[in-house]
Amino acid sequence: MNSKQEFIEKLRNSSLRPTKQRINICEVLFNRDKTFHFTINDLFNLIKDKTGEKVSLATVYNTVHAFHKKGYLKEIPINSNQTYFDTNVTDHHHFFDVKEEKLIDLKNEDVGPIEIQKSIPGKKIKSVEVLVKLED
Amino acid sequence: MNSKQEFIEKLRNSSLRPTKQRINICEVLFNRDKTFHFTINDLFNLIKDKTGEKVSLATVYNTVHAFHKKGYLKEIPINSNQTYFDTNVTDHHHFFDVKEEKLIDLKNEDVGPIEIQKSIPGKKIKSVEVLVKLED
DNA sequence: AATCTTCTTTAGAATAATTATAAACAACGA
DNA sequence: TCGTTGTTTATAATTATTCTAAAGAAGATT
Repeated sequence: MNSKQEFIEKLRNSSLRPTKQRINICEVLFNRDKTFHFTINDLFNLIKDKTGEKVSLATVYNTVHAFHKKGYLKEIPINSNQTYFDTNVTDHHHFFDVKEEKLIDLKNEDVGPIEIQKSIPGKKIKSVEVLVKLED
Repeated sequence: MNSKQEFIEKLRNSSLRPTKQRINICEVLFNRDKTFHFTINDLFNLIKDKTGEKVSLATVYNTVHAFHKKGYLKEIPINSNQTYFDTNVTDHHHFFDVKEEKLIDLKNEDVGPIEIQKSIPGKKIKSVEVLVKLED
C-alpha cells in the first residue's frame, strides 16, 4: 500500500506538481500489490470508478506520458489499436492472450537469457523484449 | 525475381481474384531480393511510384490484410502510430531503431534459442517474438 | 460472345486513438 | 497576498484504420 506522500514524491521526481488529479491517477496506478497492465482508456474509466472523481482524458494522457518518460511506467510493444502500459518497470517479458486481449507478465527467469549476436555500428541496445502470443 | 504468374498463384491461394490492382501490389511487395519492412502508407506511396498506377488506399488495406491472414506477410509488434509488416514470414526477430523508426531483421541464429518456462492452462504458444530497441 | 452472378475497387464517410489549443484555474515562491 | 509558472479542461484537430454502397471487372454458364 502506497501512501499519498509517496505519490507526491513520485510526482516531484517527475517534475510534476502534485495536483488532485495526478494523485488520483497515482492512486489507481500504484496503489496495488500486483503489476497492472492497462490502456489509457482502462485507466480513464478506473479513475472515475475508484476515486469517484473525473479526470479529463487529456490529463490522463499527459500524466501517463510523463511517468513513462521518467521510467515509472513501461510501454509494451504490441500491435493493438490501443497502447498498453505496465506498472512493472523491471526488465521482463509478456504473454499476450490474443483472444482475450490480455497481458500476463513473464518473470525474467521464465525466459532464458537472450543473447543478441549481432550489432549495428553506432547503435547500442536500449531494451530487449519478448512477446509470446497465446492462442487456445 | 518473381513473375506475374507467381503473383497470380499467390493471390489464388489467398482466395483473391488476380486483379490489376492486386498484381501491382504484389509487384511492390514481392518483387525484391531483400526482406521488405513497411507500413500501409509506405506501400501505398510506393505503388504509385513504381507502377505508375494508383491503387486506392482501401484496396491496399484489404489486400495486405488478406495476405497477412494467409501468412504471406508478417505483422511486427511495435508500438508505433502505424502498423508495420514484413515480407519475411520465416521465424525471426527484429531490431527497431527508435530514432530512425526503422526495422532491421535479426536472423534466428543471431538470437539464441528462447525457452519459455511458464505455461498458461488451456493456452498454447502461437509465436515468440523478440524486439530489440536500438538507441545512439 | 452474351449473360448472370459474385467479387472487387473506389471515393468518401465513419470511427477511434491520440495530440494540440487556448482559456480558466491551481500551485509555488517571494 | 501577489505574480509567475505550470496544470486542467473541453473541444477541436489530426491520423490510422474501417465501413459503405455504387460502379466496375472477373468467372462461370450457356
